[in-house]
Formats: sequence, C-alpha cells, structure tokens
Amino acid sequence: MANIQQVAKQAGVSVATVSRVLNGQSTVTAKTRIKVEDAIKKLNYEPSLLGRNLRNSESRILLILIPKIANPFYLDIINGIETAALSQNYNILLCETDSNPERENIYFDLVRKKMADGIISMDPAVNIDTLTELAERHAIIQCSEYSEDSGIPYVTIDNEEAAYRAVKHLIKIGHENIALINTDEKYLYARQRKAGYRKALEEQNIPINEDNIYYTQQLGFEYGQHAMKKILGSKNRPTAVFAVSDLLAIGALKEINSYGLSVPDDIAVVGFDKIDFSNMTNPTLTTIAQPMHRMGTIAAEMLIDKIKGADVESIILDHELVIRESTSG
Amino acid sequence: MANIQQVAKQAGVSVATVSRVLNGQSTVTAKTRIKVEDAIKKLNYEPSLLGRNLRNSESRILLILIPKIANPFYLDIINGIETAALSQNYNILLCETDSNPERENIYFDLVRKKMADGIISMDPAVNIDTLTELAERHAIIQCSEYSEDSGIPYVTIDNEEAAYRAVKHLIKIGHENIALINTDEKYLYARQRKAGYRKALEEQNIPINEDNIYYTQQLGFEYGQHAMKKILGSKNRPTAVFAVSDLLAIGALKEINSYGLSVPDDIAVVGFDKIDFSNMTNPTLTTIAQPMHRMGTIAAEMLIDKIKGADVESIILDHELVIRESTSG
DNA sequence: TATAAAATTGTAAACGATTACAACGAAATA
DNA sequence: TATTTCGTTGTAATCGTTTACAATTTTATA
Repeated sequence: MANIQQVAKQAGVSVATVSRVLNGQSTVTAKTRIKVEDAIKKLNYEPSLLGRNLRNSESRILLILIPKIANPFYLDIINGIETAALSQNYNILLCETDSNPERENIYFDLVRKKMADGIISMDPAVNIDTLTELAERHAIIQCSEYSEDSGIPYVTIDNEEAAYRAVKHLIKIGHENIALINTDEKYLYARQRKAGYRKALEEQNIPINEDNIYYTQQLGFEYGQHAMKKILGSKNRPTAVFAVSDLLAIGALKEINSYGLSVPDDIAVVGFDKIDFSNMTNPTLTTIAQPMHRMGTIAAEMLIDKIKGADVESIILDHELVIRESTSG
Repeated sequence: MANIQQVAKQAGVSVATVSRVLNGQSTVTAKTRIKVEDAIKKLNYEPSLLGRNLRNSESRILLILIPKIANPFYLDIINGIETAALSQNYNILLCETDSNPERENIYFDLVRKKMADGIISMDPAVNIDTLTELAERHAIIQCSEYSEDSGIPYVTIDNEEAAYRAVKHLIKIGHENIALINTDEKYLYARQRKAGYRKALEEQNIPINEDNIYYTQQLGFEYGQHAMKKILGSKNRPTAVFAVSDLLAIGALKEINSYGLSVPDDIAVVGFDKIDFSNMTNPTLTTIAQPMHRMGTIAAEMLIDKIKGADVESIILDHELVIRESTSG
C-alpha cells in the first residue's frame, strides 16, 4: 500500500507538500494541490494514522469505563459521548470492567502506553486510588458516579435532591409507609439517594424505620425481585417502594404482580434513571430522568478540553421526575 | 515521559537490548535483564504503543459495527468478542452506525487508515458493496447478519430452521391462526424467518394468509406495539403471534395487556433472541435463544485468524427454543 | 530592470519502537 | 595456546507521518 513518499514522487513534489495538502493547509498553490490530489487518487493512497499518531503523540481515542454494557442506564450517555467525540475527530473505546480490577488494569495500561488520550470513568467500583494517580499525568473525567476527594473533574446530577423529590411525590399522593431499595453504601450515589429519602420523610415528620431500607449487592432485575420478596413478607407491609434504579424497580414490579397485588393500587413504585424499558413495563414506571445524552456530550467535551490542556470545572446537571402509571391509578 | 533511549542509557545498554527485555526474548542474560528492569522501574517507563504499532504495522484494534448499542440483542455477542479479543491482546472499538452511511464511512476509514486491523460487521443495513470492496484488502467477518454473495466469511444461526421450530411449537399447542410480525424483507434474516414460518404452516396444510403477516420498519418496542394494535383490530383475530425479535414481541405483549386480553390464554406470543428482558416481562416470553456469547468469541477468533493471514470458513451455530409463560398457561 | 518582500516548496530531523546484521567476548575444541 | 563456535550485545535502518527551517520562486516596489 502506498505511503506518502510514493505519492510525493508520483506528484513530483516533496513529502512536506503532500502532507500540507493532506492537512488542508492554505499555503499550497492550486496547481500543486491538484497534482497531489491526482497522485493520491491514482495510487489509492490513504494516510496511515499509525504514522500520524506517532508523530503527533496522540491516539485520538477516548476510553469509556463502565461496569456492564448490559446496563441500559449507560446507553444514552455513551451515545452522547460518541456524538461529541466523533464531531471532534475522536473515537471511543468502550471498556467493560465487570468491576474486575484485572480488566480495569488492561484499560488503564492503554492510556499509560499512549494508546488512549484520556478516560471517562462511569464505573462506581473503579479503583479510585489508581484513577487519582493516573490523573496526575493523564486526562480523566468522572461521569455520573464520582469521588469528590480525587480532585478529578466530574459531571453528574444532584442525587440527593432527585431522591428527595421522588419520595416527596410518594408522600404527596398519600403514602407514609415507604420502603427504600438501595444498593451497597460504599457507592456515593447510594448514600446520596438514601439521604434524599430520609430528608423527604423527616421533613414530613414521618419516622424512619430502618427495617424499611433494603440493600442489594447489585442493580440488576433479580436483585429487585429478591428485595421485593422480602418486603412483601415483612410484618408491616409498605404501601410504596422507592428503588434506586429502574432495573431494581422493574424487578419489584414483577414480584408484586406475581404475588397477586396490583401496582399502584396496593403498592406504588418509583424507579431511577428512566431507561427505555421503564416505559415498556405494565404498568409503566414512574422514575427520575437524568439528562443522559447531555451528560455524555458534556463529559466528552470536558475530556477533550482537558486533553488540550485546559482547566475544566465540574458540572451538576438538572434532573426531572417523570410521573407514570406506577404511582397514579 | 521516558522513552526507550533513556531507559537504555540509564541501564547502560543499547535500545535493542531494552526492546528484547520488553518482549521477553530469551537471549538476554539475567544480569542485563535485571539492569534493564531496574532502569524501567526507576524511570517509570511505559513502552509507547504508538511507536510499537507503527513499527509493527498493526493497531491491535478490532472494529465492531452495530446499528444500535441500545439493542440488547448485541450485548452478549459483544461480550463474547471482547473476551476473545482481550485474551489475544486486541481491543475492540464499538461502532454504532445508526444505519447512517456517513457514520459507517468514518469507521471504514479507520481500517483504511490502519487504525483498526479488522471489522466484525453485525449491521444488517451495512453497505455491502463497500464492505465487499474493503474485504479485498482488509480482514472482515460477518456476524449474525450476512450476505452470502459478498464472499466474506460469517458466523450465524439457521434462521429459517429457528423460525420453523418456533411456529411449529405454536401449532403443536393448538394454534392455527398465527400472525407473523416481521421486519423489512430487505434484510436476509427477515426473509429467512418468514420462510421458516411458511414452512411450518405448509407442513401442516394450514393455508397461509398474507394478511396475517405484518411488516415493521424497525425492531423496536414501539413497532411491536403498533403492529399488535393492527392485529387486534383485524377481522379474524389470530390466536398466536410470532415476532422476529423479542423487542417486537414485548411491544406486542404490552399492547395485548392494554387491550384487556390475556397472554397466553387469549393470544400466545413467541419472540426471537432471548434478550435479558424477555425474562422480566409478565408473562415471561417464549423465545429462540441464539448462542450469542459463543457467536461473539467465534467471530473474534475468525477475525484474528484472518488478520494473521489464515483462511477461515463460515460457521452456522445451533439455536434453542425456550418455552416460557407466553405460550404455556 | 534591479531589488526587497512575500509566498511557496523542499530538506531533514523528529516521534518511539523493532530487528537484520555486525561485532564482540567467552567457552569449547584442537 | 590458537582457533572455532556460540551466545550476547550493539549499530543503524525502518515503519509513515509532521514541521522547523532553509531554499527557492513569485510578486511587489523602487
């Protein structure tokens, strides 16, 4: 396959001139430009990004760290990132860590070894120490899940406020005995959403019953089912459930249905994330919508700015409570 | 950041020796190896993949072309590809084409420009002419969706046989008036699955009613809802529905529920793909399971073999009918 | 027309690795 | 001890670009 030397020879110019044509520099005469373009066409030449990237000391690849591709929560964010990245001539490498440190390290190595120019981390289980250390020499942005201490810029929503609104909505439509399906509190969002839950209850002087708070190990459907099973078997059965993810909520929905109870008449349910499927369940799910696509584009833009050497500030985006059938007869 | 020259200097050896240590070559004395390793540690050296890749004329990146990340069908396949790729030191670039030729071309350019070593195409809407042309000079594998004419090796399942079994199952449990929700017949799998549908009916001498075949533009949930709405309004309402994707089937499920009918008592439903969500609906969905993870690993292995210059043969994998609640009271 | 200034093009050195080949020293053999 | 052989290490070319800087040509000015 042809290289730039051969094109130069064919066109009767120097490699520098070919390179200038390639990069659209204006200092080239129309006549020579045409000569070069003809040669390129004739030889079917495609400039090698391997050469260019080495010379420019960049890969134009962005790493996206997520725990599970299968989690639909990330889809729109990824889409947003991709759109922003492509528009600035970057490509994205989607990295599923499976919350496995070994895999994580494979991907970290990619940026250490210059095969990626930066990282957008969305993995709550990321090794934050390694990430922080990496951030000293490389461009990194946290998206959705973050650690304040790390000093790494982030884009996210106000989880506490969002949870607060969700629970307040349940109270407003008459519920007092409200269960919370939460995940492990090692995750910041879990702590924040629980804080919102407490705040809403306390504000209305509803006593908080710790037995009403259920913890799951992961965010998946089965975990929601399992938690709901326990809730249904509890002594003083709650009339409403707030789950910190849609998948948990959908699992809960299914369990309630199987149990022979009806949503929202017997038990109201609220989820979190507004994944596509939250609209496909029966009944449709009331949930918190995050501006995911926007979060993605902003994260990508922040990262690219950072790669260029700019200082970037963390951003907190708005959210929205979407009321659907699971909380309104 | 340190490069190989500096490491060589620090260790008091030549760059060749450092390179040999880096690549684990056995011709290096234990003593010098230690010297080099010490220097590497001291300088915090990480070999640049940009340099290595240029020299080796490879990128160690595989492109995966899919129409929509949001389609859960691809998840397990992607996972399989990733596992196989990582184990051979390749990374994957997930490319959502959105069935948009422009985007497609961005990604094709990546392999033309050597930033990717090969492509696994899963996009039914891919421009097969361009793909075929590209396959002359680059390694390409088709996965799941394919074109026989292109001459590009593929890995897939027997769609006709799978559809045949699905419909045969419906007939066996007593249905004769069976609707088909299909997509545009420009897609090979749509034609194949329809053929399977016909075959099952013809085999039992059930006349085929073309009015019972519904076409959707895409595979999404809403399209299933919409098709089902038409089916429910038809004169001689079918007692069973076979949809060529789970998302279509789930849309149909929801529509039937909303209409006040019950699945499977009034209408039985069968989907295709066994996506995660097919188990979360109420009732759970009878569907065709494809060995997706395996399909992914095989596709990746085929591609890597092809990159290495080997000849690879197309493969057809087994499938399985998974009977769940939507076809069994 | 001669000269200065501006625009265009070319030369050659990077970027950071790998590797054929040459050179060297130590061990083996005579 | 002299010679051969083998195992280690070094030298320098190479992969394919981009870009300072130098050299050349063109245009503007006197």
